[in-house]
Amino acid sequence: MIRLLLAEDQHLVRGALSALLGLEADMTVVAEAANGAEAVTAAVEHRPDVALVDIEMPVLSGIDATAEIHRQVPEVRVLILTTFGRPGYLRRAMDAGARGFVVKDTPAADLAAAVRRVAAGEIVLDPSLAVASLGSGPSPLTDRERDVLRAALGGASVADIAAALALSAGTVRNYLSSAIGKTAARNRTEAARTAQHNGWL
Amino acid sequence: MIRLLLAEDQHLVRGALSALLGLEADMTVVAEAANGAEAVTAAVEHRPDVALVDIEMPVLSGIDATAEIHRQVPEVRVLILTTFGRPGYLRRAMDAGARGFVVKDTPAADLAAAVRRVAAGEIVLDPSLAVASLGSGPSPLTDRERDVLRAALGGASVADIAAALALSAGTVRNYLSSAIGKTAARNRTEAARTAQHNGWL
DNA sequence: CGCCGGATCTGACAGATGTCATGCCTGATC
DNA sequence: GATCAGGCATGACATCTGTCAGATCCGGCG
Repeated sequence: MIRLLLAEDQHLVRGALSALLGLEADMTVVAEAANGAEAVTAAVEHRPDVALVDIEMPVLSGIDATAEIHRQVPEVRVLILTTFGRPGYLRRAMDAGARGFVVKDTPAADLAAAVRRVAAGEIVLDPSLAVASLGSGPSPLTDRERDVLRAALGGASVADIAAALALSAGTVRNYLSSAIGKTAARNRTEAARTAQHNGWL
Repeated sequence: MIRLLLAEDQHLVRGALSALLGLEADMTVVAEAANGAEAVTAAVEHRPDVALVDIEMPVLSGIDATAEIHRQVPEVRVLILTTFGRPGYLRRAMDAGARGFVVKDTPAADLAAAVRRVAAGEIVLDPSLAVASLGSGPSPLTDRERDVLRAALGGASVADIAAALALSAGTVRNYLSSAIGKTAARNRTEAARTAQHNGWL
């Protein structure tokens, strides 16, 4: 019997996944979590065989939760389940100790198969994603460039970003400029979007 | 027996919802669709009692699909099921002929209840959303302002937008300026984001 | 030790952006 | 038939952005 932990912030989707996996004869959902922090607590408490973790979650992101679970209860195998196949996400998820990465667009029948393989100790990767990940490579951005881009995502001005990061306005513009160059964009907005699309933020 | 049509682009979520609702004794999923166009076809062909339609779908959006279903087979009751509780979405969904609006963050048990109520002829609205919808009111943007904001979302420059909409650069800047004013934003990026957040695009 | 990349800063400059005043044309409303 | 809102446009202005050339510090590496 494979004991499962479900971590997904949308109630309905979580309940539906629970119903879906509950139909499998060899699986049982032992705990559910609505955010990353709850996921860590539940993993420690219930020690499931496999933790199904969404990346987009409040309080603590799925990646941070994965890292924490991997640190505290390494025998719990984390299978990342997410909406977006951003190449950067895959890489960071695996770095955080995930044992598998499945996008929500895969057929429902494949999920149970992925869970079984992870439970058996295999590494499960969406093949198309693995290719994309190798193709686009790791993030070319430095930490600071990431910071300014993240701030620019919401439409902040140079002055806003400078204040938020305690930098001079000129420095912020320099980082933005180099980030724009590295992402082959034509302005900060485009740069922020492509960086996010690649999972570099 | 309530006959259901499920329209949701993410395979896994669709399969999971199907499993969840399949557990209800008085419901049966008679068709599934992965985009808006398929949803319309399936609604015409299978004439379900209730169509569960996601808003974010490729090819044809859930709102457009709802309008089309309402036009072609008005006896099919559409229940919108979506990730985002954007006030503008609710309004446009209801204008398109939807009979209910449920966000994916509601408890799983409530979904079946909502389906039953819609099937019985009731209108089902998330109360918190209805309040938000009345609070933020309808879109203050004119059609053209919407157009330029939509184009600005991706980080396009004034020249790009002007070319795309066959307008002069000055006109585009005027629309952007008035849109920025109406959304109480400080630049085009912020304006585009708040407009999208309110479901005005 | 010397070199290099990353973080930080300044100053200067061209081009993009946001605002405003002003005008014209059209369709709806009173 | 006058008024008004919306679509469309121009020109001028101040400010913001993006780029470039330098400059200083620091930590790692050969």
